[in-house]
Amino acid sequence: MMSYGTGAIMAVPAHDERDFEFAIKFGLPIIPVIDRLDEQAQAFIHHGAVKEGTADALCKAGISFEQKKGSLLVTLEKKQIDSYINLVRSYLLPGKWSEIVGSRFVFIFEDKTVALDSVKSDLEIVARCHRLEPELRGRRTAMEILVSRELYSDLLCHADHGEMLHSGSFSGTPGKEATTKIINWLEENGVGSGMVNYRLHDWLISRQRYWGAPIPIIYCDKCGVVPVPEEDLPVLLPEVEFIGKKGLADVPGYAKTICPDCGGRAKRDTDTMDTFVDSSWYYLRYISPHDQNQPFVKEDVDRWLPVDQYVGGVEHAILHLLYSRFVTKALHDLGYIGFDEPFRRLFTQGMVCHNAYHCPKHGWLYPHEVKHGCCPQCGEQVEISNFSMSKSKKNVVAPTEIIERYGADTERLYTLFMGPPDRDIEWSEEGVRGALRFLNRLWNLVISQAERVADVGQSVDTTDLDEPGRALWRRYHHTVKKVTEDIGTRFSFNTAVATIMELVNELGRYVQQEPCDALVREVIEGLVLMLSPFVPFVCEELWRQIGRSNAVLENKWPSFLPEALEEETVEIPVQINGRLRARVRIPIEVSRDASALERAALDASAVAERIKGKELVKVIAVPGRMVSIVVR
RNA sequence: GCCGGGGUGGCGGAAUUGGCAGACGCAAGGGACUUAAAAUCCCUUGAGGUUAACCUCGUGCGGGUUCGAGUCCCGCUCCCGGCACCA
Repeated sequence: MMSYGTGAIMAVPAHDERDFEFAIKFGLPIIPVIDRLDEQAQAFIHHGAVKEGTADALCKAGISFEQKKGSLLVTLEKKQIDSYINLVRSYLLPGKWSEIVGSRFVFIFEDKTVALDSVKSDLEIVARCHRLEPELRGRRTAMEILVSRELYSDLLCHADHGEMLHSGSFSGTPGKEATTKIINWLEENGVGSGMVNYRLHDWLISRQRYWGAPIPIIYCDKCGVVPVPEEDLPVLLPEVEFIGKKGLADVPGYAKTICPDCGGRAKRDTDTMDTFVDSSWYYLRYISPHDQNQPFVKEDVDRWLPVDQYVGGVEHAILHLLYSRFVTKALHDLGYIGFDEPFRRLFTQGMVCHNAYHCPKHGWLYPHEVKHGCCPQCGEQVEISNFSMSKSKKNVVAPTEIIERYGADTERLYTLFMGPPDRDIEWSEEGVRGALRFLNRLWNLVISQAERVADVGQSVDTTDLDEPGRALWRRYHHTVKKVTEDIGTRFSFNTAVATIMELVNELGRYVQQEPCDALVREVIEGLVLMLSPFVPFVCEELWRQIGRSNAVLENKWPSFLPEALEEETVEIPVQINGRLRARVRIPIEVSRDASALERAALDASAVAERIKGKELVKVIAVPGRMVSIVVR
């Protein structure tokens, strides 16, 4: 707080969690000044505070409430609040009070209702409550009195941007207009002014290293700082022998030049630009890479950009994206491009990690260099730790070894199957053989069916299918749906592969019975198409083996039939007192209807036995999902 | 310190909106086939319980909300990453 802004302190205790806690701790009055967006209010009626018949009266008034141990928890729409207040006042017992919280904060006393709308009313509320309930004397504000009611905890403080409340002439201003309206008022009254506060540091783009674009600036003793004229751009890096970590200042003769203004002796800037500068706009250049006259062509970048999907590692997640957005927004404001965000969607992929070995004296070691946990040069114990693979840490596992032993498709499949792509993974070779086994199984299965499938022309007629056939048919369409979603919207390649594996397993069992040729053909074709992005070589070959002459790539992605996703019957779990006690298999239409589902569950013998002789307190039937029964 | 991500079997991981925890795979054990091995196929595999159908416990720890919590809320703990000169 002390280092932020101008020294004036802003505190919004009713609409900021931290400010709320602060105000409660120090007994400062809390007055709501912004409405909730849901416009909901709640009231808790203690059972000792009202006359009999309150609940019936609420029912009659169409106000919804729950019974809680004899007390009532009332949920109010905004328009019900006034009639509710009248109702409660007429039922209030002498010497008692009640209240409403949420969209409005109102304290209801026998003779008067007091809204919590000012510090003055806060004092009045507190005084009245202290008089009626002496044990509340320690509580200093109305909000502090309310805090003790747990049921209200979510409603006392909120950060929504609804209408302004209790704010003089601003009351009723919609949240969206509030900021500008208040700034205008401050400016009109000469007591303040609007300011945009960028929470960005300056970005120092110069680097004292060789790799980077040289900064096109010349320093002349007479003319000062002079930009390199446009026709001399770009300033290219000097071609030199490897110079390691040195910069352009270490390249003899590079800096020496003449001033473009006066023709006298001058020096070039020997810094290069941070490579972040390049990566902040490369996507613009990619659109027009051959244009020699300008960095990019506006109509082309406006047609192709922004980038639909950006995939990058976490190391790019903050800085690179920040700079890219900054550059894009600047170019947009200057009118060079028609969009102001560079990337539409971001996917942050995880990194592959592996053990790295470090000798305190000799630095990073390759795993094969380490002898019995010690450095081969000095014999010191090496430190083993886990890092993302990097050449400098010598912990990279080249895929070539695996590709040689198992093939490139096995390597691909395994890498995709290892885990979700947005998480870091620890490289291990343990599961590679599983991927190979799967591909072998797939291969053998498809080849064994190739003949059967080759000449089938007609498509699947579901009325011909036996029960296992229908099951496979349903699973096939379910698989197409799931794989399509997993790949297309979730980037969940590992679960897509798992689902395909399940289909292969079921197909393997199915062909051992009396298979329907058309179905086997449909499933195999779909399998090959769905797997082709994961294991392109294997699929291309299998595609030919089943008698298709064109390339897999030239074929459409398989589609699913919605009617195939519907099962005739469905198994519904039944919980009794929160524990899973039974499963009932019922027709899908029954499971769709809450009351039919409830009846089916209660009638099931396993359920009936368990609830026999007990009082049925509550039954919750979630259509299509499950039934939960509470008994006493 | 600040910001972000995470903690689920022996392991990698699944559970998409609060609704059957552990899909799929690895490893392990048992069996079939084989002269033998490899390969392949089948079975078992969260922990415990007088081990069959059943019951209890179980998603880092402690509380809470709920008929129901891996999933939501509050508090804690541990791990990983970023924090501006590697890109």
